[in-house]
Amino acid sequence: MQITTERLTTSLKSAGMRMTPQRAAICKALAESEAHPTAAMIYDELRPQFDSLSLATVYNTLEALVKIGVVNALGGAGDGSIHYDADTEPHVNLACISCNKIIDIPSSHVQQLDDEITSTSGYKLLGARVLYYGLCPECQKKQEN
Amino acid sequence: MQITTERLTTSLKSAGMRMTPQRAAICKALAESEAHPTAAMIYDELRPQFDSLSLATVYNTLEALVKIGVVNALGGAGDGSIHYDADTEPHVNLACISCNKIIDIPSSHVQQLDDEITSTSGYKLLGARVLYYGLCPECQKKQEN
DNA sequence: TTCTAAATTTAGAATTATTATAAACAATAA
DNA sequence: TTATTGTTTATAATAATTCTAAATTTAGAA
Repeated sequence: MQITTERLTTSLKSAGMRMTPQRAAICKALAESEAHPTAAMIYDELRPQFDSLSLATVYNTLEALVKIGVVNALGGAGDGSIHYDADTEPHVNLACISCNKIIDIPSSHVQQLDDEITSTSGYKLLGARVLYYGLCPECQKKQEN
Repeated sequence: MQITTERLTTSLKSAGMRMTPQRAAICKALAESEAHPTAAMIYDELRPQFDSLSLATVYNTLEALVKIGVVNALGGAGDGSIHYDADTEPHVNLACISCNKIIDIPSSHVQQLDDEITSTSGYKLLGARVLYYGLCPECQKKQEN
């Protein structure tokens, strides 16, 4: 599914938050990224456009999006930092513990799993993550040398 | 599946590492815990027995177990810390973002998912985690007040 | 048992991601 | 305009984890 910037910005607005140039840019960067970026990655990407941007603003905006439920916070990619994912549909993340990239891979079973947990857990569910980790083909080759 | 202390200690030995009282105690604490403990939790549990135990030793031992592949490192439980799980069979973790407890729940689909990813990813897989997060029944009640 | 070399533990310092704080700034509404 | 509230910013504080170097322990040989 294609994630739109508008989905994120309208979510913030309907949660009673004002739209600012910084927040709009953070939503856009996140929605258009394939890289499951960290706060620092978004900050670095936007810094050229917003000379005075603060990391705190990036964290605050991401935290708000997570709280609303339109963004998932993904830990455990091998680096010590949180990656953000604007795709909240059930899907599988595949992380390389060497280069720390995270990609999505399609799965025909993950939706059934999601239905099962949703109906049986007894929790008020706020999000999920399915993460597999290992060495990507490129890093496997590098390691052989 | 029941996790045995021996599985962890023999793994360390066959990886060429020496067995020490500290390492044995860390393996035992992890194997016998239901709580998906953090390094700090293991440290606190063992401190009474090992007066001079260092957190660095706990981290080193856990890191070795993760590298060998007999323990999984689970991030993203809502606190900022890594939880460790000696059960490496595919299963679902359910985390409460309020009290930060992690429990296992049974699932009839997670094994199929695991087979699918293992055969299609192209990665050299080292571990996996399936995490759902939300509010446990107790914390839901507390939040209503 | 004693000796030796290598591995391990330890205490504390360093690092790093994230959160908190308070002052400056911007936007909204009366 | 003015008051009010929300937001951004720079910086300080916090906390989990890793690093470092010295002291200790281990396994095995003598």
